[in-house]
Amino acid sequence: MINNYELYKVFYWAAKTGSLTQAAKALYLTQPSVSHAIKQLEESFGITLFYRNSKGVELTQEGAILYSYIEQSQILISMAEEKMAALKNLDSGELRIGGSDSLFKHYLLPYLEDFHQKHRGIKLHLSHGTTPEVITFLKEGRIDLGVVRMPIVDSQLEVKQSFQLQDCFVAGAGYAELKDMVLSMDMLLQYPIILFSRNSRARMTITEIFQSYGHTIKPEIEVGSVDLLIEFARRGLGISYVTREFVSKELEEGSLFEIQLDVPLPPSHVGIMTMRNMPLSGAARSFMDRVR
Amino acid sequence: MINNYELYKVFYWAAKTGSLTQAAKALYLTQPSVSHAIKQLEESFGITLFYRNSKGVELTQEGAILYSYIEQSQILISMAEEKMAALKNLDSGELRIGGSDSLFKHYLLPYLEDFHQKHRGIKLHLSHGTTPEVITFLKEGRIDLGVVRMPIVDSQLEVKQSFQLQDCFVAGAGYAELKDMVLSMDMLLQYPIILFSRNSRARMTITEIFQSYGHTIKPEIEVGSVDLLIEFARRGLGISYVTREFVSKELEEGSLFEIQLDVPLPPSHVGIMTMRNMPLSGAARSFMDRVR
DNA sequence: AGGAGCTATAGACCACATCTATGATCAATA
DNA sequence: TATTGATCATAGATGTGGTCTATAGCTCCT
Repeated sequence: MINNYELYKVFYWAAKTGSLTQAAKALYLTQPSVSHAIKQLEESFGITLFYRNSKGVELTQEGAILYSYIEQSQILISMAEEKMAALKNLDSGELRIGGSDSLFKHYLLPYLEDFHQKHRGIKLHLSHGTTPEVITFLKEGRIDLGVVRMPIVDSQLEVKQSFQLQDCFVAGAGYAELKDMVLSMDMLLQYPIILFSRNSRARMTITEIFQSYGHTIKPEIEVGSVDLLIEFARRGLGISYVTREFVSKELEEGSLFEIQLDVPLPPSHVGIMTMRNMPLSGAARSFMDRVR
Repeated sequence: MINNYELYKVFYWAAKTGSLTQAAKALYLTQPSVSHAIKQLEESFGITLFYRNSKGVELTQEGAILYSYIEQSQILISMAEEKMAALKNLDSGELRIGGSDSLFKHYLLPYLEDFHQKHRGIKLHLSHGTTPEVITFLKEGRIDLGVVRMPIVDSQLEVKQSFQLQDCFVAGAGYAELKDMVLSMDMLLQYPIILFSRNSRARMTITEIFQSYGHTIKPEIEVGSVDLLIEFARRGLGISYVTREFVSKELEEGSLFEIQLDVPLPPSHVGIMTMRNMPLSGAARSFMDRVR
């Protein structure tokens, strides 16, 4: 019918202000343009929409009916534009992140707090899972970005290297005799080892490292969370393999100390994954910039 | 923000069909035009609205939010256009007519029935009142047209002359002796006269006519409706001054007969009034054409 | 009578919406 | 693995129509 919705905007303002001149001002147009626009509408409907008089214009019966629809329509568009501006400003929206519990707690938490503080209107959705689960979330579009340990090899994903983490062996007061020693792998394996039970990247990595030196690392205890890994070590149940950055508090206060090995343990990196060639939401982009 | 609402129409179809190509077909555009339109929206919002892939496009989170508003907006516009088409076709709308009871009943009724039959969707509003009341209704915009006796002199009104009516004196069986006589005014005034009580144009006219011949007509009985005027005459209570066309049934069946006077009574006309220089609704225009 | 509003009309102009043609990418074929 | 047939993106040309200026016509108010 009408192939130029701009005409409705003009109609809306003309009806709202009761004046073509006022409508023109509101729309940054000239009065003849508005007059012409209204005429086009009237001609294509075959219906007179306004009574014209020397004080301005007034809706006819039929014009009033049209207005009742168009008004709602225009209000929705205004709301849409406001919403888009809010999304752009990060005053609104949502940010969905996937990752492991420990990374959320020990690494992402300050960024999340900071981001939430800056952008109160943005809802945070955190999904925790193992690395493969997080990748699935990402591919299913259930999260905007995933935070996991590198390396990730998946052509569909784009991974940005972020923080460097250093895994290490730590023990508590019960093993104080090891504090100033430099241990070999052989020696270390004499002690009870506590490892993370789930198929985590850290677990796979340490197993491979020991294997490359001809050793097999077999844990005495397997636990299901990083917190337990720390707690068990503190209580002297064995030597835990943890990420140094996650136990910085305990190392400082002395409730744990790091075991020095005679071979280097390679550092690992935290990567932030996104879908390759998929546009990021404003919130996700902003968050990534912040974490870097 | 967006200064071309056409873009929203394009966005709506692109989102709805999930394909720029399909949207282009729906809008009778080419695919590059649609692509360009979406890009404009995205650039002016600074927000990516669609994921593009080889099967088509898919809304992003933010695009989906925009769509929730725009969809409603577009639906309202479609409804508006349908409504306008219905008003134009006279499948919908309303027709508000003002007039006197007697004109509605004895004169307009068949037209109203016919119009209602043809245009079932149009609501009829009938307001009855005296001629000055009807004029007021018209000026207040409460009716679309008024049907009253001519002449009307009012520069704001446009009056189209319609049917001609002839007022006359009628009597019932009780005055059978007058049936084949031609009476003078003097003679007529010997009999009890029944006139309409309200300040109707007919009452004023007949008073003036008698005055112009040097007589004064004073009713024995005054009644408040044309129906009573007829009924009182039938029952022999006197001679009623009525519009001939309103008693055609009684004249035919013989329950009333017309008194012949030796002076002519001037005919009167029914006029259809509208506001001068005010556009008429489609329904009103159509009705007027029908009545002519 | 004059002025200050308002809307309507006429005619000119140039931005921009749309087009055609082509490229790039992907997926499902042969 | 090459091919075909989809998709969307890009570039450049084109001409329509939205917008402008200027002016007229009208009504109301001083």
